Amino acid sequence: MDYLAKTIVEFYEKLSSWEDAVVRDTGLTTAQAHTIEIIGHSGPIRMKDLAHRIGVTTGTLTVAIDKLENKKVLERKQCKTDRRAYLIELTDAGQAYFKQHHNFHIKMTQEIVADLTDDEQEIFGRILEKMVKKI
Amino acid sequence: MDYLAKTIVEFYEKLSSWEDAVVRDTGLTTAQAHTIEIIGHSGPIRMKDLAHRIGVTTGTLTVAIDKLENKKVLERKQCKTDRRAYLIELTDAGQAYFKQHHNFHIKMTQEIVADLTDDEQEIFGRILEKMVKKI
DNA sequence: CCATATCGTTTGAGTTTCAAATAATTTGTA
DNA sequence: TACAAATTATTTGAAACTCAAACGATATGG
Repeated sequence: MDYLAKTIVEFYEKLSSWEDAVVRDTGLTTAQAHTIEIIGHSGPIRMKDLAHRIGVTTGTLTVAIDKLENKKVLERKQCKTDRRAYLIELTDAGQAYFKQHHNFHIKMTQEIVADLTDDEQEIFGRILEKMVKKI
Repeated sequence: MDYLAKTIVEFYEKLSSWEDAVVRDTGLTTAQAHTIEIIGHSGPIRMKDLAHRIGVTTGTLTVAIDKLENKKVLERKQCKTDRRAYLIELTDAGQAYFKQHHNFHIKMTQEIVADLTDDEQEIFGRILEKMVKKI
């Protein structure tokens, strides 16, 4: 178990630094990339919900969204059913960034499993899925 | 490949939030816990090397180490072969924190693989190891 | 209609970060 | 040896990020 734990931690850290290196090249911070990824997956989302998903206060998010809006990767749209609230949406540029980042994940996955046999890939995927559901 | 990529990302995110939640309860930030973990694994290490491992400048690290030294989890010791340099070492309290965190990783691993058969665990470990080496 | 709750922003203080300047020491070279 | 250049860590000043609390605008429920 000790060795397996060590391997999992190593796996995690390597993914982490890989991701960091790639994101840094795009001119966004990892936090900003993460924000775009969440919106990309969720679709239009309120400040409050987004803040909760990211794990920051709404005050913090206001500033963060200001910056991303300046960078033209997302925009605030008035929520039609609640005039206090905004829906945060990705712009075309934001969508493009999201897709590019998604492609990176695909490519990363390909590289990671390149040395595995088809059987191993299948088994690995199945086990990982089982574990993710468990967590 | 698409689905496997998604599963890997999910796995990563779940580990990440699990780790965050646990670390937050200890009164240290995730960055501080990460610093302790690196030193715990590396043993006494120079500011410059530690900064490189963490991915910050030495100026940033100076401040960070000041705080951790105040918290008595590590200390600066003069390097005997180079009087410009320090070796950063964990104190007993720092070692205890490191061990506690290591135990968390073990426990986390146990929970993660609990639903797998012995065979699956073995296969998973072997595949993961292969991948880590590849990355 | 009005008290209360909710949504997002602003504010003020503290933290974190970096690049650049600095002091101490080591290294390389003549 | 002597001394210029490089290296190690710290300090400094500015910018970015964070939170809790206060705030204005709007919604909700009696």
